[in-house]
Amino acid sequence: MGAKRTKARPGEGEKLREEILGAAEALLGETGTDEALTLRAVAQRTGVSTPSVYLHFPNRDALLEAVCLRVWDELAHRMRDRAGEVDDPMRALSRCARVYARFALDHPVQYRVLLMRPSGGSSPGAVACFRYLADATAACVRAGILRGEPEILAMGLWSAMHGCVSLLIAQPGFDWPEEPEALIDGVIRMAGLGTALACRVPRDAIPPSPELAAGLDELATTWAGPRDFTG
Amino acid sequence: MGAKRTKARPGEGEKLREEILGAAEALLGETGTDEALTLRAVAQRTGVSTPSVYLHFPNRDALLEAVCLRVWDELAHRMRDRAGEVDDPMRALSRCARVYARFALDHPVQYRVLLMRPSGGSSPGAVACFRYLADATAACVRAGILRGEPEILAMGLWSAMHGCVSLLIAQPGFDWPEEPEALIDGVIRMAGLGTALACRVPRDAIPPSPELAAGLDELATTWAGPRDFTG
DNA sequence: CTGTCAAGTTGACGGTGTCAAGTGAATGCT
DNA sequence: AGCATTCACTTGACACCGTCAACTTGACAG
Repeated sequence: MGAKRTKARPGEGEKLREEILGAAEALLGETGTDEALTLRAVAQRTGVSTPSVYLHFPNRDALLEAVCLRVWDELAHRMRDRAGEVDDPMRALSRCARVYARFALDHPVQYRVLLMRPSGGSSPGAVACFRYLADATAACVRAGILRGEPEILAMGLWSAMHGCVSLLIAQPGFDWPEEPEALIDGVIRMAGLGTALACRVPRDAIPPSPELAAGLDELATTWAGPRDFTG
Repeated sequence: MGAKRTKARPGEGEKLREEILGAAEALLGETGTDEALTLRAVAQRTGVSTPSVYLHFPNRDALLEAVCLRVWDELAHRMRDRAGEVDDPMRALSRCARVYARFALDHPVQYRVLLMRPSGGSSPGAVACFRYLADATAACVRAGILRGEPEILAMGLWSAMHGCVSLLIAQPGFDWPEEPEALIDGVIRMAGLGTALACRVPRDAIPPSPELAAGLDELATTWAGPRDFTG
């Protein structure tokens, strides 16, 4: 803390921006909460006076958003890597969903700041998250496995995954399964099977009544063969 | 603001608590954000000095939680009313889910405070929400339509519903369908059909590959008859 | 009339985000 | 070489926040 700093030469002002972002990121990582990210704390850690932060960020919220977005392209990379390993678009979609959940749980502070807060409009983090899932969904539609408007289908998938991880993050004291992956897997299966079925069923159909459960049973038998689901 | 107040007689101290809660609730409703709920604002509106709030609430967060919980039993009533109108347990479950979503969108501030924030443990609002959905799910399991551990199944449904409404609340600027009910209906269908199907399919099955899409198509035809879905 | 105790107030402390004005060194211009 | 400009940053303040210790007020009991 309080590292010495020599004033930047003219034209090198952008260096301070990076230093501030670095200090803020470290602060976030060490404390595990965004409340610790005060302008005074990040300024002191950067070795600079408090109002200097305003030279590069219009206010605290912008700094917070910028530092949280810093980790966001890791999500894109992880998704592309894991999803690219398989050909089946539906399997790729489920891998995207799993990567999404893993990412959120790995960066709970950033995820909360960007997706679980009253963002005036729509946060860039949100549109990025959605974009990846929507693309993977569109591939499934092109392959004929899913039907309908890909964006709409993807919103449903996104809702399910976001709900899952945001509850895990915001309600850590709840009586969850001991292994969060169990919940995540369940939600992925529910969402994947649900959209595949829902996009075929008439719009005003409701979930199965007893007389139709038999149809589900019959269909399930054709699924009997275990398929690897390593995501 | 600044209403006149006569000091309560001994034994009537509890009256102030109600007055504070009322003022806080009004403040929340008028401003639409919990940031406006400062101790000074609620104290002034109650016609009392700021530290008097501490006579009835240990800190600001406790007051915030208490005032947000005030609206929570409305959720219970609404669920019981709407779900009790139908016999089919699966239809009752979908009605519960719809009531849940409507309630969250009707009380976005309260919902955010109680369910989308770093609650040290698990918020009482969360366990109440889950309880209702879990009970409705258990009824479906008893009826043989759903299978497995009701609590686990309910967590998936809860995730889907919470994800849906929490995204609508936190990302109002996103490019949602013009009618939020459209998204909610879609998610309910996805979640309901998905759990009904997922609880029959082997645990390591993934969503349908092309060769299995035919099975879904065949099943969907048995669903052809439109069923009323007025929730 | 006096003592007691609950109910509520006063005044302060340390912390926060934010802004207007000032400083000081490096650079470009003549 | 010397002056003016401009960039990078600091100083000092403001208003507001949650919170606490100490004080005051008023009703009742004896």
